[in-house]
Amino acid sequence: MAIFSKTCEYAIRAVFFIAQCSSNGTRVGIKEISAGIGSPEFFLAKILQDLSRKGLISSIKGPNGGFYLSELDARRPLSEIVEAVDGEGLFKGCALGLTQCSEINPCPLHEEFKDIRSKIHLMLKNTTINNFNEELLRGMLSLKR
Amino acid sequence: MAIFSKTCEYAIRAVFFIAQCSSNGTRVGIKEISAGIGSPEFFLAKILQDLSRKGLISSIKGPNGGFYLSELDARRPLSEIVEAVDGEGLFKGCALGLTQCSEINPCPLHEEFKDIRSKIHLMLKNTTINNFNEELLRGMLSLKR
DNA sequence: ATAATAAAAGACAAAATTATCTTTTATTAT
DNA sequence: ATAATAAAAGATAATTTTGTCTTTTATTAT
Repeated sequence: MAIFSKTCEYAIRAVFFIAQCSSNGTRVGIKEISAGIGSPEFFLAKILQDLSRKGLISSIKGPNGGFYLSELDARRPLSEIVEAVDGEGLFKGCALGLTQCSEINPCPLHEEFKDIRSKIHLMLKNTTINNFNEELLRGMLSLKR
Repeated sequence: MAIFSKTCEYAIRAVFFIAQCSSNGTRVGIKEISAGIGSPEFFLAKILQDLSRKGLISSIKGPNGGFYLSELDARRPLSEIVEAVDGEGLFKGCALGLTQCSEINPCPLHEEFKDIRSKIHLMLKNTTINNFNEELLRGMLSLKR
């Protein structure tokens, strides 16, 4: 199994792509985004609609419309995207799926995963959506295939 | 999303449970295992059949039969169970699902996930199936609910 | 006002995961 | 040998995830 759901993979790649386009104030359409990250167009549309409804990205309908990120949106930590799409299961909860797992009633892997989870969470909290803009624009990083 | 698939969660909890029972040479039936870890009986049966076919756990049919772990089985690292069930996606591959992601063609999160992945892998490689037997038998760790 | 554009929303479908039940096969005890 | 036991295997179904297509709504340019 992968770390993120397919939905979340597309979401992250898409917000990186939109951030890139937004850095010069341009809006970008769903066709260009899905082509740019190599995702199914209509599926990604659903995902972005959801992120838009949740206020994590912005969009405008009609000619010259499209998706974009406000200054604030672009500076949000990636963890908010992940949490909005995949929930907090990666950061919290029990690795073995036990609802009652806790400090006082731990599963065998409770201690060992505590560190790992917090590392993942911290990393995603410290990474903003616009973090890679320059490198993406320079073509040093890939979002496709 | 959770770290492991439901299938893998059940698999891990089950092998811990079997290890416990096997520590005194006893075999244990699917009914007792599924009751012991709180999993759907027939679904777990499928999972254990698969692990058995792959040679990771042992079983004997008929009266007094059941599942058990050989000395060798019990000392295997948890990573082998995880890999057998969920594949190596948690340890290798691209976090953003890019097939072409690599050192020379990295996705934005390539560097940041390298460390995390290896940490997860290392932890699961250093944790053996019988690692928690004593604590489980003493009731200090939970596998249920 | 009207036509064109692009996201939003709705409906539907394929595929994968999770779950359940039945039949078969191997083993043991009698 | 026979009956009882328990895993293996097979078949089917529910649910979730992933993916596709169509219709509606909002916005812009003419």
